[in-house]
Amino acid sequence: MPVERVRRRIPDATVARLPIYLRILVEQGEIEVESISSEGLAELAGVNAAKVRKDLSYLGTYGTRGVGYEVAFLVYQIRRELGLTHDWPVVIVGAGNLGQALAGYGGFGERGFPVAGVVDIEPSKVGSVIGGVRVRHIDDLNQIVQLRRVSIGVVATPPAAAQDAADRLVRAGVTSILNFAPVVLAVPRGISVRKVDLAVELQILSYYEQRRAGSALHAVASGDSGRGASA
Amino acid sequence: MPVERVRRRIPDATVARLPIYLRILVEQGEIEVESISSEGLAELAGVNAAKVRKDLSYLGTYGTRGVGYEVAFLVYQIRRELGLTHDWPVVIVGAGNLGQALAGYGGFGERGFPVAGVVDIEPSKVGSVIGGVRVRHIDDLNQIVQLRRVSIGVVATPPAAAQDAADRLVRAGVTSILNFAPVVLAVPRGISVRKVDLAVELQILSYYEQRRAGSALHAVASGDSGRGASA
DNA sequence: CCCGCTTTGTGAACGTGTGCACAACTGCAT
DNA sequence: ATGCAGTTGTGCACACGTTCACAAAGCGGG
Repeated sequence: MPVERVRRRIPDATVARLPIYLRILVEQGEIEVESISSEGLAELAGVNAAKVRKDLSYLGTYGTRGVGYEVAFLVYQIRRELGLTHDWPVVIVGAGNLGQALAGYGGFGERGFPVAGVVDIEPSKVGSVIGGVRVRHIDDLNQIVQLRRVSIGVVATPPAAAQDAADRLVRAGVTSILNFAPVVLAVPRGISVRKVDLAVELQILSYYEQRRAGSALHAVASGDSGRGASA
Repeated sequence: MPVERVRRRIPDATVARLPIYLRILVEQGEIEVESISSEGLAELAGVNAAKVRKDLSYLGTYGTRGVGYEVAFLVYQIRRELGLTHDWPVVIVGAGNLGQALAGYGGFGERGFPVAGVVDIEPSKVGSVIGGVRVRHIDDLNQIVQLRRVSIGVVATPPAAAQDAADRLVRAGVTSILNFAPVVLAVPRGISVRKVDLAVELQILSYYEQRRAGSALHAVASGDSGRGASA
């Protein structure tokens, strides 16, 4: 008896959209919506309905023709697929401006990513409490990671310290890193890294902004690689 | 006499990488590197050398065969293409945790995106000074945008207030928005929106993390849609 | 029980992005 | 001059992602 078929690989592009669908479905659930069509979900997510259906079809055949998708059930399935059936404690490296904001931002814990610890290399920062968590020295990283079973680390250090932070995280046993420093991290194979770079985002906006200004003659470049939506 | 040929459209994927190349090239320039090969740049950017060459070829034919690219010249060309020849003042809506961190983070101004203002709807927040900028009331948004010629707005409000913030920004004349709220913004055609959603990033990491744990038998899923690098 | 309406799931066409492989070209040494 | 080593720029093939379009399937009314 096949306990649980090995799940077929879900395309990266779909994986990146599932969290969006999930958030919307949870919101819909909260306002008592019990069922939703691909068209309705697409509208709320700012994407094409066919894309929604194809994305959801990678999870399995969970819709009902002529009716749509049952919100609660779909929430459950997406959660399961994304591995959100349990919490993923995260450890934040760097207690500067950004690190503090991240630790203080309650949204993390609520969404299943409680802050297991914040560490900094600077002794002067150690001991202060932010977001209900005491800042500890980076030498305690291993202990935090192993004791709290942390597998996700957040790099919120200045650029120059980012690679070192990543190295320490990997050595401590972390296997996924969310990097806020404007640096390309080198990590061993098998470690996932995602990067959030504010300056890069602004520069991309700058490109389309400048292009719009440049092309003058009406031809409005709707080109926008991000999640643009229109009203 | 063609003053300046209308630039051919640069693929979105390339636009998203140019800022990375730019940062690396600037860094190389600072340590006196005068020339770099596509291979060298690719190494530092964590991408394929052919991709670097193709990306750069969209800007024009700026390399020298057998030699490589002149760093200073390439920096200039990428800056020009991205519209970074002048500053782009930004206005931040929302003086909460994140808004404060963003305003206080010096990296913005340094990289050509000075904070022209921070606004909040909450009177109690108005008046405080963060990152050298005094928080003003959101009713002053139009004034700030028009006076300082702001075309980029940053939404750093709670989710429930994000759409209203975006509406106000658009009404004030902003044409590009960087959205940190976990909400799909509806904006008129022609307005660029880019989204940064921390929870989404973590959930994507969660997927690959969970998948790794699930597939047990060696088969290490190197699948990682972000900018993963290996050492 | 059957019919018509609705909506899913997916095959197929199309578009975008990636990477290889190599001709074209440069600069240097002889 | 000529040859050689190095590196770019790009044609081509392939992979990935998006969208259309429609058959298959469920639902409700008469």
